[in-house]
Amino acid sequence: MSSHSDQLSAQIAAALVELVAGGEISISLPVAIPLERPKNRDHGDYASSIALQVAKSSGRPPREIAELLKGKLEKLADVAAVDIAGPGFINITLERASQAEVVRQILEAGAGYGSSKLLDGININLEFISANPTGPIHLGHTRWAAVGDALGRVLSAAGASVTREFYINDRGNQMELFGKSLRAAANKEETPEGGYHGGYITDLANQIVAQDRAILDLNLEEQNREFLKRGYAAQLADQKRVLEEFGTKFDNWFSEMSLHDSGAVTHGLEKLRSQGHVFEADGAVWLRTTDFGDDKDRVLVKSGGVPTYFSSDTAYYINKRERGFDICIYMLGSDHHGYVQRLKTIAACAGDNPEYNIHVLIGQLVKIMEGGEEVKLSKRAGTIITLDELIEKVGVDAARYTLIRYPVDTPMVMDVDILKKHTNVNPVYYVQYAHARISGVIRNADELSVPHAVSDFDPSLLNHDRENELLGALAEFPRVVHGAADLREPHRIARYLEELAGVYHRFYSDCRVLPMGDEPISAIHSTRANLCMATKQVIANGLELLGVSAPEKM
RNA sequence: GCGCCUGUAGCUCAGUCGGAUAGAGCACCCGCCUUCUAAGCGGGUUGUCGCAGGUUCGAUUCCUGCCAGGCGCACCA
Repeated sequence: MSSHSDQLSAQIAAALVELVAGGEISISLPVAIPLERPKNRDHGDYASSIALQVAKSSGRPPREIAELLKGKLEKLADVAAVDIAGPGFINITLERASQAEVVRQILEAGAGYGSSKLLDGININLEFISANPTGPIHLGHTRWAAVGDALGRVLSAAGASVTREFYINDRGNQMELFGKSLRAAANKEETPEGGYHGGYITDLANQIVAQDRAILDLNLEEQNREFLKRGYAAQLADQKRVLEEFGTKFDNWFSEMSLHDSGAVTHGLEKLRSQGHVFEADGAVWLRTTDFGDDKDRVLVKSGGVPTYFSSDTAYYINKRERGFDICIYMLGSDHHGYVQRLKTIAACAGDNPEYNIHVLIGQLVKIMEGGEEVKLSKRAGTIITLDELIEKVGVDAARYTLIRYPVDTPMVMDVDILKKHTNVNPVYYVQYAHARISGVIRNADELSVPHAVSDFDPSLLNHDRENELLGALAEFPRVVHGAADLREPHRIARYLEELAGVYHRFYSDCRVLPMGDEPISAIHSTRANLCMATKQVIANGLELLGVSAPEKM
């Protein structure tokens, strides 16, 4: 399926080629044809600045080039008018009937409308959250829980085969401390130095004891091990539960420990060694990351023989690639941004192309406001906001939507008081309301027996300005999904939906869809009902990409 | 000291590959429910796009420097 914009771009490109072939102009052909939907409706349905761009290489004024293109474009069947404005903008107005065909396309494609082949056949590993299994999923993870999941959906819509992976950091000092903290809590002892605080530790410790009192009879070392094992299992299960409730599902929960147990770490080390970037110094094993622009070389195996966390990461990356993933996407918090260069270096050291095979997204932190004040979060003091609490306060839809609608590289503030309000302050309701409103119209259409099969759709009847705006917005959806996938920016979907919802609400207030009173049912009612159904489909598709529900009633 | 991110209306923020008069929502004022959901629509008010240079037909967008804020720079994980 190709949208109007794709078609037009291709047609303009073809027109340029013809002009060059016909000797009318001499230019260097551009790589891409700029085409946008002008904000100002007087500038037509689509506008291109192509003439301005190629003017220089042709040595002729942009308006002259624009005139030549106009001559070609005007002859196209779908084009109603071509105007040249300002320094040489080409403003194109489409035939209404042709533009209205998008409704038929949408209704025929259904849930598939908006998908593309951009990433067809590409295997993507999408890793996000990757929390320690030592506590609940909290605010620090939620941005990725929402955005990561949405990005997965968007990439799939673009044709990629996506595996969502949660890397369980179940190895190392933090885990040991977790076990010791639980044991201490169960025995009413003081939390060990640097250990885990918070009510959930006490609760969890008591719960473990309640299930098996005998655990307290074990010796200290055995107790530490048992509390670690059972606490780990409980936390992991809890993380899975709450993420599922939040609508975020993982295809694979990958244990760091298993990476060591399976020999993948040793294997990764061998692979790097064979690539020639491993050396030994001061009794430790190093990766010469400075070969690829890192500021210093990194230790893989400490002088005591213990592998570092970095060695897990290198092994993990190599493991992902050997499992057949073409692109590995990592989503990290801004406090890990120093890691970006190192991850890229891993790819380079493994002989991959760091610009293609690895993609690291950095998410800035989320602050939370309640009662007009910032809620200070401290794991140490035990004041964390868990994902459970967030869901309870504002609901899954509002939380997900708000987290997704901002680009991840800007810090964001979530105001709980605003999110609790079911008003327009919270854009998720604006979008969902449009969907519910349309659902109501369709229900009424059925009740009034207004036919609304695709065959009842007559594009030539759509000539109201509001109808045109709506058609134009609907036609944009595939382009938006394409862009969101390409740039890894799911927030574009949310922004588009807000725009589309606005266009629909304006259409709704200006254009009556169903017959009033005893007005006879006619083709315009059926046609507008189709337009409504197409809009409903697109909003539903968009919300689905965000993992937000599309209610039939509100 | 080095590195990453950010700076756009009173507030929270969009702004695609450099395009036309820089946009939404909130807040404030005024209108619209005797017919499809008023969680809606219409109108009004709001700008040194952090600052200074550069690139060019054109810069909020690209480049350089500076200022301000956030976050990092381990044989921790």
